[in-house]
Amino acid sequence: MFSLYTFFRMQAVPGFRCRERGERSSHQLVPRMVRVTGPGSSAVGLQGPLRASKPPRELSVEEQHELRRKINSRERKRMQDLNVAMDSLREVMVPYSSSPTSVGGALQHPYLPPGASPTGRRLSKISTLVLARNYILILGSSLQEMRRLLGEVSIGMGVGGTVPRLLLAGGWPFLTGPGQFLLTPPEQQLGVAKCPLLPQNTSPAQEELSVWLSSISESPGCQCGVCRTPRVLHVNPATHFPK
DNA sequence: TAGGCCATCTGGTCCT
DNA sequence: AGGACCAGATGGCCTA
Repeated sequence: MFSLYTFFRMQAVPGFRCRERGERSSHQLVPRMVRVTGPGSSAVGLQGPLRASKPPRELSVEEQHELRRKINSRERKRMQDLNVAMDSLREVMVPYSSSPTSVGGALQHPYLPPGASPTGRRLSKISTLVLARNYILILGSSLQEMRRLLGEVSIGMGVGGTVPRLLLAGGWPFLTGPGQFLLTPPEQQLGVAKCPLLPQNTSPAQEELSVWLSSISESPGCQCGVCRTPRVLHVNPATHFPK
């Protein structure tokens, strides 16, 4: 049953999909009427030409349509840009999600959330984001493990030993596949980074190394191979999500 | 056919 | 005022 109130709660809704996805002709902007149901739709009221409450300025129907077109176009552009960014993220992530391992008899991709299997289909947005997060966490863990091993190696080599700076020269570890990483890209020869922050003519002991590592972690400006090593801090990474 | 994923429209809010 | 961002709503496409 329609009361006058529900009648004026009629609103224009989208959903004109009579053409290819993403393609709409201008006539599709003509709103159609549908009933607003329930309190969940409180965010929406009268839209389009029927909107009656507090118009900031009197607009003709044509002006309102034009304004709507502009706003819709901006929003479409925004979402398309977001999708472009998502695609570029997929390009990075997909290679690392394509080597499943057998977990309990079932194939599981190491960086994918359980249940998400890249079977040739495009990664969904949510899978891409979860995959990226896991990937980043794994990279962070790898980096911390590298630093720990580095400390042990420097101790093992003694005070007069050579500091394995080469191990530090690559910045991020290069992953050649899930669970495998190189310290530098294969085509790049290792070399001691020319870094003003790098200790010169010394063979630091572990404490010195630790101090040095922490100092380079906090030095913002230098772009040398060492200092490009990003700080990875994920002490009990917070898993709360706003909203 | 149900459910997942997605694109789009839309109004509200915040920021510049 | 206008733009960016967000969330709700809707309908289309695809797959199990």
